[in-house]
Amino acid sequence: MQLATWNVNSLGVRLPQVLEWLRAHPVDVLALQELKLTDDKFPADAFAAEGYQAQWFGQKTYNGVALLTRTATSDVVRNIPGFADDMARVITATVPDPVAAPGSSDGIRVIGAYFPNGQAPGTDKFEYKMAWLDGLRAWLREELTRYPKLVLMGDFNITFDDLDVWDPVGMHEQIHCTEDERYHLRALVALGLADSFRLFTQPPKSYSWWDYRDMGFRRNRGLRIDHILVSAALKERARACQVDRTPRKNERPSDHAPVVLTLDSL
DNA sequence: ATGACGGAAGTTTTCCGA
Repeated sequence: MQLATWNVNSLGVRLPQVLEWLRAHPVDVLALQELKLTDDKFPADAFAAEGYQAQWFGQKTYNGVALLTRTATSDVVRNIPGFADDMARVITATVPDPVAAPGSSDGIRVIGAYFPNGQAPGTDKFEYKMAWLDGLRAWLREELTRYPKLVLMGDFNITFDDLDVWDPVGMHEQIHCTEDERYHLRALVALGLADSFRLFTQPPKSYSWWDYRDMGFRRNRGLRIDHILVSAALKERARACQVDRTPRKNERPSDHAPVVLTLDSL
């Protein structure tokens, strides 16, 4: 079983690349972020033609998230219960666990999230990011008791540590790299979630985002800010986690690359 | 270098992202 996350920076622009990628990588679940379109513009038919069902949560101009799945989902939730938010940032659904008994209600809870950017420490947007992270964690604490098999994936807009940063000195305490933000990632881990990427040996200087400017990708000046976190029950089933850099080489790429998790399905 | 690129809105420029 494979699950993936990809910030596409406008699904309207990137739809052909997403369809192409799905044909080459027929994952079971793909979480999309930054749709940048309203719900009425979501290309559900194009995904259905590729064999994917979809749940989506869009808005005009900014944000917007979706879950594409091979199987039907249940118990879909939009945004963070208990945290009032104008922005479409989170979509959650339960997918069947191929390992569980047929007809079992013991599914995998999948959360696709587009964390706030935060702009810079000291700004209102940074304060919003901190409040959003508080709200996310409070909800996740409960969600994990309901769903022991849980995946939290998306564009976190936070690096775990300096290994995730191409220029740790230059970016020290800059947005995505502050201790305040990293504290929140560690707090998610403390809830019982693991960074699946670091369960495995990875190529040095592995990133998931590169600035469009200044040939960021060609010079591998990037950040690892797209993550797939798994609960303990799924951690033991994790078999691989990789960044797929190839779509970043497309002619009009997203600035993010997909991250793919492979789970043992026995 | 409050820059560089790219997308959206919408109109020739601004906001935002990371």
